Amino acid sequence: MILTEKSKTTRQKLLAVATEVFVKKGFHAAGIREICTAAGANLAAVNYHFGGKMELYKAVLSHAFENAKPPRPMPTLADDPSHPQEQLRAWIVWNAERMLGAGGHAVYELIVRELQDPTPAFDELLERSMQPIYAAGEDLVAAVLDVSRDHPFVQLCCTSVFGQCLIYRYSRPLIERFQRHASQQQLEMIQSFLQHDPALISGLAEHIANFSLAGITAQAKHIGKN
Amino acid sequence: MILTEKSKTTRQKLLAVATEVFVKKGFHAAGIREICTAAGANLAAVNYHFGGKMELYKAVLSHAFENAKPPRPMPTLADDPSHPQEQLRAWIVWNAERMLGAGGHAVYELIVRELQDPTPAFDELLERSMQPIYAAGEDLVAAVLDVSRDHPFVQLCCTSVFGQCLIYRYSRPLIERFQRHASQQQLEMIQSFLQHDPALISGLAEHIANFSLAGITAQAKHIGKN
DNA sequence: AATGGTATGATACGGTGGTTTGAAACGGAC
DNA sequence: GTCCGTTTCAAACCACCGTATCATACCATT
Repeated sequence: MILTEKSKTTRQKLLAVATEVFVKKGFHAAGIREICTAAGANLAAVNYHFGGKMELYKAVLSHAFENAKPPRPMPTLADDPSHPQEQLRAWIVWNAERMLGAGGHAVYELIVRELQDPTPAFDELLERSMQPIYAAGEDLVAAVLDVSRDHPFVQLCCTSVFGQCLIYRYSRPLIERFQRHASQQQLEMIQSFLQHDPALISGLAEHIANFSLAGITAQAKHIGKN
Repeated sequence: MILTEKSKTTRQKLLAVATEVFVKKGFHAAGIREICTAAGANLAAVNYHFGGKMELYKAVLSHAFENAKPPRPMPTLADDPSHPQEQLRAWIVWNAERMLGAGGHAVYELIVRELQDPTPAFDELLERSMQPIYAAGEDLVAAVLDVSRDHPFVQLCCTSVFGQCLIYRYSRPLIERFQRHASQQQLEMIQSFLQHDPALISGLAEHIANFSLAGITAQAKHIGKN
């Protein structure tokens, strides 16, 4: 299929709108009629340009993944093997900012959707976008605790880190509602977070890093043998 | 509507099956036909006994909430105001075991579903089932950090605790897949967790408590003024 | 201007899912 | 046994969704 200028813009519009809708409602609940009308395109456009709803979805996933390329490279243990703790902190901050940050990081919204209702595209998405990050985290935690990557504590700690990040992506309605009875200061905090305030994102990332580093280093006491 | 014995059992069967299906597939993806056939009831049974799909769902939520009554009471600050740290640990363990535990705690599965696609029943469910627990956690964290409940750190820490718990409820596919490249030992761990091994649940709760207590107490260093 | 691949448009098809209907079966009260 | 409210049943209705169809409009090339 050769793409002229005009077809490109409809395709792109479709892709952009579909990303929004899929993020907001999930794969099943999103309707191609809704997507097409919002994109100012005809109902048949999806089938014409992509071949079907699932193909459109996969295109959205790929596109979102491409746009999620990080502005700065991920810190790894290899960057500075002699200071694992500093590297771990850098990795946590990098990861948290990436997951909580605005703009182009629709991958995480989509992943979070997939977590509940996996589509056939789930495995590849996870493998490409999160597995490498997770593996780097494992290395760093293992280095800090001075145990092998297979040690149960490594998994537990990494999951704890990801859990703290994901809840902000996953449970915004919850956080929002719990803050109802909270102070004005907190409400403003949440509001600006919902608008992707970069400073607040950094603050959250810092908190998660502080919290997690303390949690992880504390595990050392509980490692008897091994 | 007067309920005879027979109607009660069909109603209950419907309720039980519907709980399973709603937990497994979510509100929208669950089908009345599926529920009815699984319950050995006629297609019209749902509308007759409950008045519609949404009403059935609300009944499921209420029923699940009733069944989620904890075996032991929630630890609070009021139980032992002079040892907030021990009480906080007890609360974290209690909360984690409750959220991760098996049997009758379908509320959390349903809440986790609602987090992504809130139905009109969401607010009441959250208010009744989680808000009191969250508030108790805030009190304890505030006491340990010796700040007011309105301090931002309190919110952040509580969210960190809940995040660590919730990820095991909503990201099982993720955890499962990350362990694919893991050791046999870890795989067995995950397997038994997926089967609600009580010992493993306790272990997880212990980890979250250790991790979080260290994370929370470490916040004290970062509290300058206030 | 004519042409042929490309894109868009209106409409219809098959399937599914929730709801409705009206008749039949049940079960206690008299 | 008769009656009446309650419950079950099969079938149909209706709206929606993803897809397919086919005609029309576009547009560069000739």
